[in-house]
Amino acid sequence: MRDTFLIVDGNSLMHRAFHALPLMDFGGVYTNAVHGFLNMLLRCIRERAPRYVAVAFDEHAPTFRHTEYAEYKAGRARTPDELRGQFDIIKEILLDMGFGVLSLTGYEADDILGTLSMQCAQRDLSALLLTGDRDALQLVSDDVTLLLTRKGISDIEECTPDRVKELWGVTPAQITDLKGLMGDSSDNIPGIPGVGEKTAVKLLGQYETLENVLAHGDEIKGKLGEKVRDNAESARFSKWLATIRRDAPITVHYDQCDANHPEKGVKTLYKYGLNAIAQRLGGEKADTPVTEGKQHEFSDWQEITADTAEKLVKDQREIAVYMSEDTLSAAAGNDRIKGQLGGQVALFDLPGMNDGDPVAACRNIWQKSVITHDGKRLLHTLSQQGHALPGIAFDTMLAAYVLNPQEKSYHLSAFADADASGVLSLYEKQRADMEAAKVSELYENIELPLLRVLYDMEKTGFPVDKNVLREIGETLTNRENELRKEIFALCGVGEFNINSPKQLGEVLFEKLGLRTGRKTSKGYSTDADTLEGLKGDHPAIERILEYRQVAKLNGTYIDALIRKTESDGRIHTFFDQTGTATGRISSAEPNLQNIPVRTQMGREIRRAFVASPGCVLVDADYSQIELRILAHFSGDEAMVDAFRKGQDIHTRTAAEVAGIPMEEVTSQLRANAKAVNFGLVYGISDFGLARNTGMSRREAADFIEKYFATYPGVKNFMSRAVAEGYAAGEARTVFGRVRKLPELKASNANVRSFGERAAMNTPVQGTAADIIKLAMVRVHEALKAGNFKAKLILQVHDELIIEAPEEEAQAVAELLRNCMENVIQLNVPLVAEVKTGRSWYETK
DNA sequence: GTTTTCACG
DNA sequence: ACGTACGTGAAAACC
Repeated sequence: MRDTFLIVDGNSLMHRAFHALPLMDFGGVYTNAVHGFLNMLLRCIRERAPRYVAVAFDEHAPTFRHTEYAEYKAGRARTPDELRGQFDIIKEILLDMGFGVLSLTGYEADDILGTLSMQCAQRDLSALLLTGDRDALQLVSDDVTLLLTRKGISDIEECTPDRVKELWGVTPAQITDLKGLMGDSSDNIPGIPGVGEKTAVKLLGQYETLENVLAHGDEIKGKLGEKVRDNAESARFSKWLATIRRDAPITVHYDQCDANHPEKGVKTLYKYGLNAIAQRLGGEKADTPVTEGKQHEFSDWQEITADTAEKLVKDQREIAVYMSEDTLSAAAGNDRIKGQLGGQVALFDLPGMNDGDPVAACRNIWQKSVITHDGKRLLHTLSQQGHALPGIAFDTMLAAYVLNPQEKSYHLSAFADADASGVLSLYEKQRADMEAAKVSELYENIELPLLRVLYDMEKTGFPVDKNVLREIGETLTNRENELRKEIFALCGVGEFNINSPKQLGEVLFEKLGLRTGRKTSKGYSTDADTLEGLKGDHPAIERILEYRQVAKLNGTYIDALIRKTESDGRIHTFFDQTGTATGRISSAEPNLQNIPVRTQMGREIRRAFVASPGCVLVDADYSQIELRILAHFSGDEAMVDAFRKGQDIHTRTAAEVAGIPMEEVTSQLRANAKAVNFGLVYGISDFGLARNTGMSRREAADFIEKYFATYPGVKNFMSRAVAEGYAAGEARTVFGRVRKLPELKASNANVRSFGERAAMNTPVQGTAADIIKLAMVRVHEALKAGNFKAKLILQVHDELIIEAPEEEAQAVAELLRNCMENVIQLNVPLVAEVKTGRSWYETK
């Protein structure tokens, strides 16, 4: 294994640490950035085990301000006073720790990173760059890996050449060409006006380099070609600006860049009040044996082999495991687990993921039950490394969510020390807390079992036909271009960016003088509602609406879905089990819960969601589940009666409110009733109803009043929900899921109203979420018990999709309906409608 | 990073 | 008097 040289952009990380952490001082000297930076750096060293480490800092020449280059950089904010003094402190500490500290007059830190990463290759070292500056992506190569901090400095993303390609669609070497073409507003790099990321990537795909693009400028057709030819100089200059220098005249003294004795800086750390860091380093130096007891320092941990692991775990029933939550971990030479015996439980800290086999020693341990934080992620990692999967006995992340679904973060560090003993102590506390909060059953019966269901669904994925997506994409792109031309022609004010609300607003309301609608904080709203109202006033409006729709579909779905289709031909979404305040799960990267369906054009996209050969999709959705829950909660006679008789609830509502027979209900009347029914679930207001139906506010208020007269039970439920919200400070679902409602204590009436609507909505939406979650657990069990090959692949709030071999389809459809309808007995029946088809489009 | 818009239930 | 439907995630523009 080659040695690693960790090269750090000190300026970038100090700035980020400074902004990420609250101001903190020691005897009047600010140290927050120093603190954050050191934690970050030391963690990185611990986890990546480099042999050498150096930190680079900017050093500007006084005359530098007058250069062309400096004028561009001048747009950047200057260093705040509270931060400036911290640079000397950090340099002193780093030097005392034995790390390299590098700077060179006239060069920026990233130039030093660029230069050193080149030198590494010549000395057969692998370079690891740590920075928050995305510009450094251009330095990535097979020998140079980039660790990019995100969200301040708490998260790290590892960037390899493949990853860069994935992110930008170009190779690392082409990043500067890309910037030359598209520019970079954050760095004041102009690029070529009108050339964005997509165009730039396309051009580079064709011509490789910026120089080559410019050389073939006359081959490029239309407006684009014109722009390229007119702005060639700007492009060359932009590329030069974006290029990190690799020729800084700097020599590294490797013996002064020793990564392995940071404890030499302990004295200096105490001097600046950085006691926690000092203690941790002091401990690491000591050679203490494994001890039993409650307090365990990280230093007590031992690397373990299969032998010692077995001894540790021998009589243990349970094992606490913590796997670090960022991607920097399985570094060269550091891909080993650490373990200790803590009272009754064996503890294991696992590094992250990637290649190698960090858990090889755990071969036998996985027969045990595991207590961990974010078990779904652990299962994915183990699976990627070819291990059999353990049972997850307890997940502190899910427990934290059940205790409070509105935490800002569910990282372990938000609740406990980020190691296995932290997991263990959190687990002890949460068991009691969940009992006290009466959410243990919800946790035991729904959330924890669901973890494994969601893991399997993510792992399985949804098959996708990329060709269908490409075809639709082509159609959409053509239509988009057609519409763009028409819009420019109809508006007659030249070209502008239709996607920019600002520019569109200027054209419509200033140049064309159309009536303005709602205001936003910046200007006048141009949303679909507003434009809808202007339809008759100008022929461009209809086109703009269609353009928006087409551009949305093309931009949000087509490209993203093609990109997210993995090599198995399937899309593997991530289900966030701790993401919502009501108990729903959410889906991301990509979001498969908002695939278009409401318009024909959008719905076409579902043709690309297909079952694999020999299989079909079995799709079931709950009919009116939220209104049924409302009927259950309220016990309202008329509503309960409607559902028991299987009537169309919106038609019945319309009939009752208007006092006419159901046969005489017009489609407009039904639509209004439907809007009211929806509104009820959201915590109704006349304003909101009017907005959604086109009724006047007065009419809406009348409708609501009549509604409540017809359904007094519903009205009663609403007031009861609000009253209970005030009394208990929380809202609960049928299954006991709880959401705190601090908004009800607010002095601001708007905030309070929001709290009241949440008090009405949460029990309904939350109960629906509980019900389908429990149904998922049952379906998963039933499929397994029946030895079916069929698998659950998607949940969309009230809808479940299974991919089943054709011969299983009928049985699975029946099983699915049964599980969904019989999850719980409410005082109205639950109804699930099942459909089968080759594609998602066909199941509707 | 925040705002605006819009896709879904 | 005041601003509004509930719950999400993603892309693009803008600052």
